Amino acid sequence: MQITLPFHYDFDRVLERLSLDPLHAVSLSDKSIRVPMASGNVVVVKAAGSSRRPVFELENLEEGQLDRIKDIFHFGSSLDAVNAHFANTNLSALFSEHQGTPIVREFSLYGSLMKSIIHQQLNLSFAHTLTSRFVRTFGHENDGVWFYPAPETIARLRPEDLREMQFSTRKAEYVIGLSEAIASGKLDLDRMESKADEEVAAELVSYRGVGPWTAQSFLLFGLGRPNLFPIADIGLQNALKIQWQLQEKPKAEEIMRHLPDWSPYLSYAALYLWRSIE
DNA sequence: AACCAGGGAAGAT
DNA sequence: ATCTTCCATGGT
Repeated sequence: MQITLPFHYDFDRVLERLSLDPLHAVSLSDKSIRVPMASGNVVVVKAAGSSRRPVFELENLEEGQLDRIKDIFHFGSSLDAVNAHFANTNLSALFSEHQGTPIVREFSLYGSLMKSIIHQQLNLSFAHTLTSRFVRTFGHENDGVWFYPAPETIARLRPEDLREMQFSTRKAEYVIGLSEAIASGKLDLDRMESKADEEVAAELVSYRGVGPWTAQSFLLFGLGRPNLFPIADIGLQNALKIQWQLQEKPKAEEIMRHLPDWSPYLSYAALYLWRSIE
């Protein structure tokens, strides 16, 4: 089927960012991406218009999956309110630069959580290598795209199995421990969809390996929430150092002074700052 | 070679 | 409660 958006939408920027993750099946020449769906099929989202007149061709869409696709890609509403909000802030230039770039949700909540843990304290290059190795070893490929493994699969592993692919012992324990909690039903990620940010964060942080940064990343990219700014993130600190032309990375208190100005769209500030150094 | 990286747990005040 | 140290690994 085909859908047309009645507002500006920069799919080129979306694909550019998604293509940074080697697990994503992006075709820049084709302006398309293959999306692994929870039910096992793969939906192809392909740009058929322009950023000014966005039209998308959705292939292999199954019954009831349109809402999920619209949710993932933020096809449901424009970013006019976001842009208007930042027009009078110290990030106005940044927002002008990235106009029409939405937050695109991770395709799997479990994948989002695993990816955040694997990415902790690692440079992006190695983090992507490690995540890719994790999925290609324990997940499965279908219709040209990789699916994250089932939590049950990872719950059965021993830390040594992950150490072989250069996980640290701790990271292996975190990943397996959370997968156990999810597989047993104790931790239900789907149920997070209807909970408030603070409630989600409080529950996730109670698990070993999940701190504020990981909980915020899950809320931002996994659930697509609009008002998170992971203050501990080195990338954001470096981006702000450049943005503000500082000699050193700004300290947490310095950054926090600006958060009220950027709220309730902190996630967009974070996204565009990340984009500014990628 | 030394320092850094899309942090977090454990230990020490 | 808050501050400091240690963890493990590849990148630059």
